[in-house]
Amino acid sequence: MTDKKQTDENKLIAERRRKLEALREQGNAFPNNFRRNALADELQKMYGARENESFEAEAVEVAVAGRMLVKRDFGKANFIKLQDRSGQIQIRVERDRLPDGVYAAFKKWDVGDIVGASGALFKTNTGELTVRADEIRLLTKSLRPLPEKFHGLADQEIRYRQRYVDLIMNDESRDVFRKRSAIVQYIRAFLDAQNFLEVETPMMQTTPGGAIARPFMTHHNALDMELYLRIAPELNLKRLIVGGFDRVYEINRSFRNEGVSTQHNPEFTMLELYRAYADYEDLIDMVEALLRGMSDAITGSTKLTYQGEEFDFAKPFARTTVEDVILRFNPDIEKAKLRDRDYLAASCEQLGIPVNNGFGVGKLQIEIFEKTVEDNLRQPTFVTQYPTEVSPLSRKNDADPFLTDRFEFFVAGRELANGFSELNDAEEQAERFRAQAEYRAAGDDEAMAFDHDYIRALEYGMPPTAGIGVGIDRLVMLFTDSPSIRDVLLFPHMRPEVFD
RNA sequence: GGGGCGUUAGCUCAGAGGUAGAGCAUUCGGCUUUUAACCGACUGGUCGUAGGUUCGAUCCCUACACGCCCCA
Repeated sequence: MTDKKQTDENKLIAERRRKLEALREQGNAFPNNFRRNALADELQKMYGARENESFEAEAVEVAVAGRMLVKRDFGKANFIKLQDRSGQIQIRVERDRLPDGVYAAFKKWDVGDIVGASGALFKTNTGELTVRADEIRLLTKSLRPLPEKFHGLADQEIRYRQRYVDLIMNDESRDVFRKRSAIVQYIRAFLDAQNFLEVETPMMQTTPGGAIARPFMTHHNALDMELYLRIAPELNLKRLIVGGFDRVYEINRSFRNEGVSTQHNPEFTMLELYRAYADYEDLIDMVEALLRGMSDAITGSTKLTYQGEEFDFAKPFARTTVEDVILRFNPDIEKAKLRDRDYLAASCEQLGIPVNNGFGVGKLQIEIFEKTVEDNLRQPTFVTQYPTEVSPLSRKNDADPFLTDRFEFFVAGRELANGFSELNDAEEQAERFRAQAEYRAAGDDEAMAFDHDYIRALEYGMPPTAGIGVGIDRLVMLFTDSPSIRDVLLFPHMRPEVFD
């Protein structure tokens, strides 16, 4: 414990501490024996349409509890509002209905305090469903004042750092995280219905693999060894396919030691799933069905608006290939020279893309694709046939080994999913790892490490399989119209706050 | 890593080279059907941090911290 004084102590907090001190002197200041029997929103749904006569004919007694967010004092009576997880309910507090002393104590309570109240429902003159309190209790004293009632909490930094205050004050914020939960539940139900097995695989790995990214490193003290936080669960999930669980998925965190932006958080959530005896086209169909159903289930519509732009999930999603879509958005590039390294390198120079000597045709294509195409993929679009050079875990296309049976899925210019038919030829996979090791030796510290155990697993035989990764955070951004990934993470990564 | 913008009362925000303002909240008083309740009175600040320029800086300059946005 620190004996340093917190910097943000102020008169308002001091006043509330005095009130808490008085409560302590009167007995237990933190009681936990009040029980509610109703939620605000349930009451609104069940009784909101009733007239006062019906309450007079048959009294409805309820007990509610929540945070007091509104207090309107009329002298000998008050209107207050309590907010629980479902919504808000108004309470009328009248001096003359309460036991001696209760009302006088209540007058000292503050907005932000946690309160329990019980009594009968009625409708006010303005038609608002209200509980007329026969009992009211302070359950938890709040020491810190809440933001101003009308403008609420607007400061982005406080909204992210003190998410608890954001959640108290902002309905929209609570809504985002309810939708996030609904999206994940929808995915689980969708996959469970197809007999996928949900699994958990290690986040701490000795060899990070399954993606092209820089890992976080950590240290195990007892074993005195370096460990990496996973950049993807991919290789372990495919080990499970080898083991015979031929439909598996995992929804959990991966970690990438890269920049932070509106699209990137160092830890983020992915769905990865693997399905044996299926190819990438089966998964394209699956993603399309999943998203169409999800859109309908989450928003009630197959059309959704993101940052002012409308996206139609009812229409069949567009499908194109990397090479076709490069030509579409780069009319100057000659189709016949799409696999001419010198030509592509010159195109990159023109586009201001730095070219490394180690880049092959495939890498150059992808650089051009990322620079000139991605932003333009607005409506839901599958892009297929990624170069083998940039797809070290993907199965080569039977007709054209320059390409793999791989796709990425884009909406609003953002990659939401990446999937492919899996490379299950152990010897070819070893070859691909060796190529990656050469890139690594040449200075590419994102290149994949050679994973000997993964090769051994493939040598036992992995059935023909397809797999996909879906970025859950970006999906939630899309469905909640959130401009920043931080808006869909309860506790986004921030630089540490300084307390002195 | 580079650029732009921001940081003033608990919150939302004004403000100007000459010692700091509003609304809400708090405190006190009034009010038994309000909806940002209302009426009256009073409080409340190291103007992000550290330097510099100046008779004087919260305002101008520099650096740093934190945040937001854009670019790599």
